[in-house]
Amino acid sequence: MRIATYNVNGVNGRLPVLLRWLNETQPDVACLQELKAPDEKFPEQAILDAGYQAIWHGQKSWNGVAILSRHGKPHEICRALPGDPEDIHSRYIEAKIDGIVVGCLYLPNGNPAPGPKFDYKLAWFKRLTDHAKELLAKDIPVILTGDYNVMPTELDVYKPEKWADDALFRPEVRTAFKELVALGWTDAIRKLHPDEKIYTFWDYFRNAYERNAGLRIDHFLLSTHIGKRLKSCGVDRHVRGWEKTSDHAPVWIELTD
DNA sequence: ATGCCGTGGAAACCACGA
Repeated sequence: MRIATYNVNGVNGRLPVLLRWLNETQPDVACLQELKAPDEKFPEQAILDAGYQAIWHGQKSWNGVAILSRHGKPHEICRALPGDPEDIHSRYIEAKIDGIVVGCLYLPNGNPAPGPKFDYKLAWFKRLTDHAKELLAKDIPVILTGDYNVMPTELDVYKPEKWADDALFRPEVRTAFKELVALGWTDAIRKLHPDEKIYTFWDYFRNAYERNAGLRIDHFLLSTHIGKRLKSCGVDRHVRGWEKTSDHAPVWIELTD
């Protein structure tokens, strides 16, 4: 079973790229972030035609998350991260697929830091950690995947010293990520590739992709049951080189059945 | 050293992204 995550950076603007990638790699489940479209503008028919049933939580212009499945419609559990009814950003959607709880998330960017946006990022992280605790307590198979907007270690940044004060790399968020993982999650990429330089994002500027000036910010966290089933994982790096592509590349894991 | 590019939406610019 192959599960993927992809920050598409505009689901309609990137539709040809998304469909080409789905057709080429045929993931069983695909989690999408940054739809940048309201619910009614989600390209449901094109995705159905590609062989996927989907649930989504959109928003005009910003954010937006979706879960696609080739094996029946994802059974939606919730479409917001618990803990703040005032938070109207569409950044989380969770569903059960094939007995696995899949949480698809788009963690706030947080820049500029410090400031209100950074505070929101830390608050959101806290809610995610609280929710992750509750999921682990249920002792069921869970995958929390998406754009975490965090480089966990220096290995995950092309030039760590340049990013020291950035909201994606500040000590507070690295600590938050470390504490989340320490609850009992497995960072899939780092479990199978502990020492490799692996990136999931390259800026549009300065030929970042060509220079491999990248960041690893899209992650798969696996609960114990799923961690044992992890067969392989990787980044569909070449997708970042396509025309009219997102600044992120898709990340995937392969599980034993 | 830097939103230098790119998206969406509204309005021929702005907010936002990492």
